[in-house]
Amino acid sequence: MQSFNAYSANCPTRLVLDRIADKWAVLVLGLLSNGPVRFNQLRRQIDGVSQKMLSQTLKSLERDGLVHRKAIPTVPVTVEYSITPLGRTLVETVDGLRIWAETHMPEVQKSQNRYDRALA
Amino acid sequence: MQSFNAYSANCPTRLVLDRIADKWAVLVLGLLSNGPVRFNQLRRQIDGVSQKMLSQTLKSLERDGLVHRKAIPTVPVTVEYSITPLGRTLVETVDGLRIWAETHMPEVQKSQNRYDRALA
DNA sequence: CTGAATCCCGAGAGATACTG
DNA sequence: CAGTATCTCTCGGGATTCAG
Repeated sequence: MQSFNAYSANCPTRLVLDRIADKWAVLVLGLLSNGPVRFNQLRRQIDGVSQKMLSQTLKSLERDGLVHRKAIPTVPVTVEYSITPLGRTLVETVDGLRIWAETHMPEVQKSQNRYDRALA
Repeated sequence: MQSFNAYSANCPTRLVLDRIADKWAVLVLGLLSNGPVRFNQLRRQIDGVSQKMLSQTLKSLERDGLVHRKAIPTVPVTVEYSITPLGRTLVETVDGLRIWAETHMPEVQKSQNRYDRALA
């Protein structure tokens, strides 16, 4: 558990946490894990995302090697995004958190209710 | 993979992600997993945390049932924080991310370097 | 010692308009 | 269709001060 004993901007665990802390990034990876999708398709499927945020998110995911960008030279140009093998391993890992969430969230909410009632 | 197909503030996975997105929360849980610690001990061990953030973090962790708060009526009062069994299961889950990070971060960085060089 | 309350500030998100 | 550019503004974090 050494990684937790000190905060460091270079801590690899921290970097991954920051990555999946990004709401849009996780949603994009999840959608792409079902197959390639084009930009505006993603935009429509992810409710509430702005062009700017989607663009930023995709760019950084591509930079990290988690997503592949393929521009098809049609007129007008179409761009297809797909998940990489590396990205897929991350999705699988995040799935562990999903399991935890589904298993333990009821308990967390019970605790929250207890806590809130104790205040009132 | 249903949970990823739409953004919802009530998505349990999202709630957990938001929780561990909190830098201080993860560090606190990591430290407490080694045994109970008092407030100012935590403050000293976590470099760069402010009183405000530590206080907020501990309060919300207690609310979620991840951390237990025990006030000892000395003068002045001392407060001892410890991790709960529930909190321990979360730490173990986050450990999966640590493994991923240590395994795949070199690959991510290689991708980033490639990407950045391609621009220059 | 363990917090709560207040003020202050900058990073980051949204909206809008424009381009290849 | 797939972005970029700019502008604004909010919200969350830091510093400081006060309290039990």
